[in-house]
Amino acid sequence: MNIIESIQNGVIKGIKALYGADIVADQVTMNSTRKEFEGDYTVVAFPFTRIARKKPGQIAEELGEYLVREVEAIESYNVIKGFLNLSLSDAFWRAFLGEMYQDEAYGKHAPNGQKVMVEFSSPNTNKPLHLGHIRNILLGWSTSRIMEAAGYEVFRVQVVNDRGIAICKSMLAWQKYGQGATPESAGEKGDHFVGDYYVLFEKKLQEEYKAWQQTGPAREIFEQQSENGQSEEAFFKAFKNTYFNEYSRLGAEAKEMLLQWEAGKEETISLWKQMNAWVYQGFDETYRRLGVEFDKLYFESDTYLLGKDAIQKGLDNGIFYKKEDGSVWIGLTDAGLDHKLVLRSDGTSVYITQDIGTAQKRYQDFGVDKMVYVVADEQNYHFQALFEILKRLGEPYADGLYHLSYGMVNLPTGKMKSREGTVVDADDLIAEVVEEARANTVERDTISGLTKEQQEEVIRQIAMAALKFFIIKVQPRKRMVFDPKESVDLQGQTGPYVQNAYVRVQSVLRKGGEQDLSPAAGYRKLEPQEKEMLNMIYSFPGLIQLAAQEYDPSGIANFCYDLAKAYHRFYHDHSILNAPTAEARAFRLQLSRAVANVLHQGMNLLGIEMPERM
RNA sequence: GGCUCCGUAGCUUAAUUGGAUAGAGCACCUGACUACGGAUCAGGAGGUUCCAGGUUCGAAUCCUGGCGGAGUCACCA
Repeated sequence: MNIIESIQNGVIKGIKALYGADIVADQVTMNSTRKEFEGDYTVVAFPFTRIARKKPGQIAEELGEYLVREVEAIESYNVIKGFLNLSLSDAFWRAFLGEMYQDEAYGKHAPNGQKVMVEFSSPNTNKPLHLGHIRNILLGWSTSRIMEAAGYEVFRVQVVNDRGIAICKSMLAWQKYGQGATPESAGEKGDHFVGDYYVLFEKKLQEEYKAWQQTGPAREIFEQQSENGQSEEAFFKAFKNTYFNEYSRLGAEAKEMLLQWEAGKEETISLWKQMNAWVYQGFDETYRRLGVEFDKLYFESDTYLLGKDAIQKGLDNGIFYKKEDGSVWIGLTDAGLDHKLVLRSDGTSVYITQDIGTAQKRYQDFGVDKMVYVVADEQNYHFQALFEILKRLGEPYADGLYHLSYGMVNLPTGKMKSREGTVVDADDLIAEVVEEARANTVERDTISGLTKEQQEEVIRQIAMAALKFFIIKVQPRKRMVFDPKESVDLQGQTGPYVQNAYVRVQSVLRKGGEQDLSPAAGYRKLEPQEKEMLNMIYSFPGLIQLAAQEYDPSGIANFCYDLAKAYHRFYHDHSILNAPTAEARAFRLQLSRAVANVLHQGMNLLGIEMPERM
């Protein structure tokens, strides 16, 4: 039993003994004592006033006295305004530290027998990854690590949107203008290479469209269809989709290509395979740089026809209904949603059809209890509908579905817009933070003793820590403003700040770590700062559990920062290797190792590596 | 317009899920040990937690009503 439960139990017994009332653990409000007061844990006495019919201060006094008597680890107490502050004995903290400081699995929970699938990234294959994907990937990765640490067996997957009109545009542009070029011949990463043809297609289409706008038929359409006072520019902007679908030669060719793909025409398929292969090489490279990997990839080209059986089954059960035109719908108004189309009148499927089928397939593949979808918040409604439908279909995993929704990433200048060229490319961004880290490292000249390769590795670790921490520390649901200048900061509330605390410990240990640390058992009178850190470390396992429950890694990031900060302060205020006594020295070495250990674990859950020197 | 989410210092954000004097970082100003790594530490200044009510011993947090922003309401994905 941990100390928090012990205290809660103590309070429950105390209330019974002192006032004869029965309460449950939930009614005991408890938290770590704020650092401006003396104590380790605080029990709030206000809720008991009704039960005890006494003033909170008096209750706190009586309860404090009881707890000191009955709970071994509690040594003393003080009461301030109805808050009962409890101090644990030095012996308790010493024992705790001695037990955990070299336990590298500290904080991890035993397997809970449950399986969870986390889907993240899920890119389109017509262009490279950008900043939005980075947030998605980091959230997905860290959440999956946290769930692992919380005891789940985790499967990481992505759905690759490898088919459709978008990739056909790239294919067509390459076919028409590429002259057989390859990423190798162009000296370019495959995903960028293919993305360039997508952009080229859009450019050619725009040229074609502009020219068309001057022709007689276009003038006529404008005259007839434009609304009163609508400018020519505004009209044609709105008309673009229609133009693409009904008038454009390039549009017709792209659509023709999609039809050929669906018909399985050999030449088209092989071109499609070639272009996608290039893209995957590029993606793999970016994933490698980000340090993430997947257990399985689902390709939309395999799954886009799934789900129709489920629709039929739902029709038979009366969950769905058919309109006269043959389209199939589900009414979700009683769940606060709307009516939703699940099958077109021509019998083809829509996005949600495919998602239903894919969910079922995943369950067949892995038998998971939970599925987490990391997808931006613009799809909130879609997932509400999807989950509701799966529930009505009676899927066994329906209660374990979770949409990890996150806010879109904006720049200080506003939204990212591909048309305006303001999209922050993932590879460019990574290169930028690496450059920044390199410049700083060279200036400090702290690792020039390492080999060139080792130096590069450290620089990469620092850079990625800056970028990842900057993104993960923000709660997922908040939309975030990403200032590239701040993301490469290496000081203050940043990843490198946390790394630095770890590096400091390593430095101390190199100079005096191999000694016998058993004298730590004789250390008396712990410093408040020492207790503060131990208290934080003590809370770490619970924090992992909470982060897993809430699907929110930001708390872990903030915890790591707080712990690093506490250590930096302690390091400044107290000597470790030159501590006043051998006991203090041994204790502080243990504590340093404990802090480093927990920082390493915590950052690792976020996908952030810790260098030994920096 | 309906629904959902967000609104905290100039900027980026936290607050143990209803607890004590709202805590950090950046930027700005001032300092720090002849010592274990200065990517550090300390101090200063900066707040009507969007506004108005309500519930409560206690509200940034919950409820109601506004204001502002974002997203979504396709036989698109």
